[in-house]
Amino acid sequence: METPLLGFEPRCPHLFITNSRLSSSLPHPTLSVRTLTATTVVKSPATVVAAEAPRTKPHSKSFLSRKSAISEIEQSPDFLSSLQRFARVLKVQDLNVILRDFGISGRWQDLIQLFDWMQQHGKVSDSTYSSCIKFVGAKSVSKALEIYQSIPDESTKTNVYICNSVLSCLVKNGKLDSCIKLFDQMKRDGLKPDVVTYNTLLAGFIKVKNGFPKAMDLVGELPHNGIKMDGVMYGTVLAICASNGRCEEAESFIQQMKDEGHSPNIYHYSSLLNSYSWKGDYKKADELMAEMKSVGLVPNKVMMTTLLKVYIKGGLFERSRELLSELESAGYAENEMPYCMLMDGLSKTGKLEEAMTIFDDMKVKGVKSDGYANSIMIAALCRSKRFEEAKQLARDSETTYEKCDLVMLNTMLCAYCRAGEMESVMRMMKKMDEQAVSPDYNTFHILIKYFIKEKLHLLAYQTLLDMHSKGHRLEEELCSSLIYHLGKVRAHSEAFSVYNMLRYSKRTICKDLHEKILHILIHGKLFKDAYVVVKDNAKVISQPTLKRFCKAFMVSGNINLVNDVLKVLHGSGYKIDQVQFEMAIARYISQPDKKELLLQLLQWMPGQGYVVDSSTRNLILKQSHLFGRQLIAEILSKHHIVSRTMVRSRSEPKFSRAQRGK
DNA sequence: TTAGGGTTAG
Repeated sequence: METPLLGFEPRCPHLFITNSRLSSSLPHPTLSVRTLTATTVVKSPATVVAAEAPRTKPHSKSFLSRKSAISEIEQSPDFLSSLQRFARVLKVQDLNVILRDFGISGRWQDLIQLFDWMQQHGKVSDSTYSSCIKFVGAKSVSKALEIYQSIPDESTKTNVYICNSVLSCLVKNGKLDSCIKLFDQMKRDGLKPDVVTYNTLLAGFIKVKNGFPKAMDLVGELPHNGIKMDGVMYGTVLAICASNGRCEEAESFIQQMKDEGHSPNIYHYSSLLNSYSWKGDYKKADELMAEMKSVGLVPNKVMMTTLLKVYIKGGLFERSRELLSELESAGYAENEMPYCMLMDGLSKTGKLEEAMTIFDDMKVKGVKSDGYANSIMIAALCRSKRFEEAKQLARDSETTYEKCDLVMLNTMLCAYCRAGEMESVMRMMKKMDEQAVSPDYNTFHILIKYFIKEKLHLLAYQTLLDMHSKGHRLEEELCSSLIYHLGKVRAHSEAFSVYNMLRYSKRTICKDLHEKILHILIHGKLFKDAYVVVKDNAKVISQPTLKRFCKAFMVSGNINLVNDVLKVLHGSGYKIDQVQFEMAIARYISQPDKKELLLQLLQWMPGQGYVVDSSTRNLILKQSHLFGRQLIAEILSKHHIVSRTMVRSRSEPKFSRAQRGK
């Protein structure tokens, strides 16, 4: 509740005094500053001054009674009954004031109740919706959307304030895609987006990976809508540049804003500086600091810390240490962040010992830590394969810090896995569960690798299924390793399921993997699945493996698919040999009810340049009474003709080569 | 008469 007051006071202290004076003149004895702030802060200063400066214009009776009704309702333990009493006095805007007060003070249930009441009594305005959606959206996006969808009037649904409120709540909840979709729909329905709308959407791209091009598309739309960028939007756009490492674009936006008469503030400069940190461009960073000082801006703690980041990324460790000392003397290093950055930078460039010195130093100085420093050192020790020390530090962290975030938990988990501490691994998993921290891609990855190492292959498989069902991308190397191990323990269909998950996650996969799974499937006698793999990937599978598949299928595969398999193999450029035809034909002969299939095969062969050899031919002739003598004779004679032309064509080139030789 | 942004660490 302090926030609005603090934000309010320094700007217009006189107003605050006026308010205090006003409070004594109000009828309600328990009226507090809290309520006053909440109610007056939403008015434009002009309104407040005009309405509340007693000397220039006394308040009307109705104004005062509405004021007191508002504060009474806000403070009533049973606000609905107070609301009933004042129902006739209060205007929609008064109810909106109460609604916002509930929102600011986190009275969510009351807010919903009030909103329902307002709807029932037909006392809603556009601002009711925009405020309500804003506050409700902070807690539940779906409820906010529900409110938006329930708006009966179509033109209200495209009110720019209401739309901005809805869009903002989607962005703040990380639902950028649905936000953009809804935005397009709103435009089709008649929304005229303004600078706030675009800025709301742009803000969604700040922390999004690869959000830069999409953000630039939006910026490109601005001129078509007659919208000019303002200082706020430049701030957003610069933050997007910075978080995507686009320093050139950031420079050009800074230039553009200067050309348009805006003066960059410390935030604009900070983003530009941050964009230099990607490549560690300390030269430009130094120039920037100089420019900033020349226009009278004083670098703050964040800016200095960002500069430190640039130096570290640029590998200037001596200067980094100096800057860290400066931060210390300026009182900007009272928490662990700058130390963390330096330790991380050092350890990632192989300077583990120097990182440890900083770490010890930090402890000696009594720098406040939330566990980040430990986490960084655990990761650093793991990188250097010093697992015992990593494990020990993880233990220390567990006892020292009660709260852990996902990254810390992952780091500790990793240390325990690498050190082979099963009990601790399980404890970490339980901890995650208890703290309701949902595992991310890294968690799954660490666990699966560990389970494989411990030969808990089926557990690894289950974990991978879990990972997949949670929508995480699957990494090929990990899957490939799991497939290999599942194959080894004869979990053939599990191996195939991993292969399929990888394959259907729409990525091109290494061709060796098709071959690998094919061997496993053949080994597991899963011929139908093997056939599917061959059908889709025959061109990238080696000839010996195809041969192995073909032989195995001819012997034990589903007889109804034998011809299909041969056709697919042939279609891929694989040359089927006599032995394989003989196997297929022998199988058909042993199963005379499949005579149609045999006839189809025999009829297909000559057209592709295949003929039966003499032993197979004899085999067929011996049993030809089963298949129709006449038909068999006709087909075999066709094979004979083809075989003669084949012999001729094989000998001809030899002959001509010999002739050319002469 | 209501909606928007911004800088730092693993």
